[in-house]
Amino acid sequence: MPYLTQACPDPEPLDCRILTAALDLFVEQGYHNVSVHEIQSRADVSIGSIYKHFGGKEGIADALYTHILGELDQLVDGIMEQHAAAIERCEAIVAALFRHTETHRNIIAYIFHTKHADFLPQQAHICESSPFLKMRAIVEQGIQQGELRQTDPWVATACIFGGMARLIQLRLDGSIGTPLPHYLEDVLQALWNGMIADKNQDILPSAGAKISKLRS
Amino acid sequence: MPYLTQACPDPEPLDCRILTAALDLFVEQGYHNVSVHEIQSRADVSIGSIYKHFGGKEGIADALYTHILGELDQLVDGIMEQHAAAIERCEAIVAALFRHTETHRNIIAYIFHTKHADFLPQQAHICESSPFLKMRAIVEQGIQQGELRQTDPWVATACIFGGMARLIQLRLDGSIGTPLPHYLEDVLQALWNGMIADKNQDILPSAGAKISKLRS
DNA sequence: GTCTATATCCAGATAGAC
DNA sequence: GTCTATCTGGATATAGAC
Repeated sequence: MPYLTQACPDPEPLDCRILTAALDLFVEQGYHNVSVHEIQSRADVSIGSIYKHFGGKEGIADALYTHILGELDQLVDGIMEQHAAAIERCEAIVAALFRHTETHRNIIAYIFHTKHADFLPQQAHICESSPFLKMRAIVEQGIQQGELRQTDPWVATACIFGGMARLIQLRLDGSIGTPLPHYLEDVLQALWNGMIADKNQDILPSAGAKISKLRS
Repeated sequence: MPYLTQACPDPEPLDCRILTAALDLFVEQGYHNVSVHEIQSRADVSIGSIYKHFGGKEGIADALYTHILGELDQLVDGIMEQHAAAIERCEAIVAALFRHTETHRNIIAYIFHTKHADFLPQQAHICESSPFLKMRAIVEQGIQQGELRQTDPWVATACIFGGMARLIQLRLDGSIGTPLPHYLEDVLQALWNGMIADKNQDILPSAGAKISKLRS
């Protein structure tokens, strides 16, 4: 099986070259704008090998999808072993994905920034995949144990990881020039304490009155 | 110009039929999996008319994109006229988009659930479009006036609208069966007050102690 | 197992009649 | 301005030599 996050052995095996070349091309140009010939020439292998190993373009996309979801699953498992509290687990997940966005850009882009249903119709939707189910389970448990606010689990999960996902998208698009880990503290504070300005912050009196009225 | 959110006049003009048919097909199957012939037969017009009016498939996608962004822009403008405070404006936007997701499903899906860069490379990215710039401006102003927490505007905007966007995606995918407006209150509470359980809520003492430690 | 050359298909686009 | 029939390019996929 190919290694994407880890370094590939030397000499790099053929199927690993194919997968990394395809990953880069899919992310750069979009699945439908990439031909098998492009993958072939960038990976420096022949068409025959591609069809022999993966059965075609869709087979490559499928192998990539499965493999990356597996790695993400391992990541979440590792975090669940290291942390017990839901809050800590969520923080560790956000931190890890922010770091991954910088170090393994295309892997994150392929998972978070791609419409898989358009070319892998037989695959279950990503929200139903193992790592994402685990994230929701973490949140659900946090709610049950009183650690997180009593709320619909869908809403809670969307709110906790939605901001993160959005920032990752903006970073991948190039709209944000700063590496994401820089924003980690800000994001977590907004998550747990909300977006309304603290009373002890230096704010205009008029705005403060307005806000108090709104919160009541 | 075609009307997508409003009812089309009767008899429905030809270009309106083409656009609505294309919108439905693009959302259902993905842009690249739709042929001009499919659009043609669903809209019940000839190929010639399509090329005459829009110059091809990409022209249709482009017209849809521009038109829908324009409608979204009007929506945001209307909200900015009705509300002065940033918090109220954000709440109104979330509420409106939740409602639109139920009543104009495919329009929301085309804007929020589609990778436009894959087939409209010349278009600016959606985050740079007028309505989205206005949303960030609203947040930025709220921060400057002390209404919202002092934070990087990118982070603030992502956190405020990220949860909303995620829920819209889940609803469009069919993962969530309940109409989104039902979750509005929950989402807004998580947004402004954060996700940590209130102290006066009924929580386990052990969890409470753990959380206090985490917040310090 | 790997490569080259080739076949097949279908999408996007056009030309010209009405 | 609208339609029908046709063309062309390029993509996926295969067959067969090494």
